Amino acid sequence: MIRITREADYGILLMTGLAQAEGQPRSAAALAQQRRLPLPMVGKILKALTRAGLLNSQRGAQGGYSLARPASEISAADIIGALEGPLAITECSSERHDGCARQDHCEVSGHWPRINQAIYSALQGISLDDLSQPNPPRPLHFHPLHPTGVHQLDRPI
Amino acid sequence: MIRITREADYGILLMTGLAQAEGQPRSAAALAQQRRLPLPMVGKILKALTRAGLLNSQRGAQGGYSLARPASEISAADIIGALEGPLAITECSSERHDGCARQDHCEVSGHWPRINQAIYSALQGISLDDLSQPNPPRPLHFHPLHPTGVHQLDRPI
DNA sequence: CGCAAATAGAACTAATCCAGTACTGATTAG
DNA sequence: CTAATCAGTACTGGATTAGTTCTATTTGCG
Repeated sequence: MIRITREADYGILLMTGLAQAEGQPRSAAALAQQRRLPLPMVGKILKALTRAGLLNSQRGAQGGYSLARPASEISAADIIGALEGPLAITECSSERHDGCARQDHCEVSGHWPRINQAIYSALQGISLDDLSQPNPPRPLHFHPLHPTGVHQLDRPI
Repeated sequence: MIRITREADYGILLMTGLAQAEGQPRSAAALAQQRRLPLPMVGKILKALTRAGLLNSQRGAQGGYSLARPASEISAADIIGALEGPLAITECSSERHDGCARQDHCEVSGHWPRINQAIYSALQGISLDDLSQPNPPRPLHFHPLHPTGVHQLDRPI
């Protein structure tokens, strides 16, 4: 499967929590409790989101976090990118390509960027607002409709 | 970043190699040498792709692997899915949801499938044929144009 | 027939990476 | 001034990945 870290997973949860709070700052502790997530982890993630400019933080008593801009202007790509670094799928496509020993033989140089681009666009098209709708029409267990007889494992990797 | 394993990375390399061979079977050793990849790894990956139905294999002397269907009918999603299991981003979205302890609080249930769907569609739209074109217009170092002052790390995660 | 070339499959290991924790410091409301 | 809250860094146990090794099986060819 394509994998993102749990940080990004939690990050989306926390962001939707903040989206529902509409402007009012909420403390890390409150969010952790609401989402039943481990507090230290939540703190860490919120800090990262703040550093990335997606959240405003207010220190001190009565402080907390709030969205830096409207939920409709924050995309899934923003959140995931903030927590996992720039969106890029392989080393080869994200690092300076100069060092790639296989450069001459792999001829790939061109297509990972294309795949990244496709995924990035897909994630950009999903706003935090969308994600905050409590119950979208849900195809709950999404199974790729492998059009070709690809063997379907029944567990994730 | 969104991450796929090196297996999938190599898998795409090998598939493009086979796409160029147009029907003629090629041995694991030949492909490994062409792409400068470790042979045992190549063997492992080709076996997996065969099991998934994307390749045909011919044992014995003069044997090798060949595409099971035309390159235009194999998508990036097929290849990645074959090597990494069904496309799914988080445990939560790929496992039986019954066991999810946070089910009641997270309200996420709906949106990972949506994100998965978006990514899956993106990958489905890219065929092996596309990937085999030697030099597509390449935005080589794809940098998300973080529209908002998102901090841009200069290394992948 | 029998050898050599090839794939099939499973088991194993070392290294890397992630999730989560702990601790110390800085800021601010009351 | 003190308690609440965010900021930042360092550390650890466990999981996952990358890659190897070994054995079995199949098949073309002399």
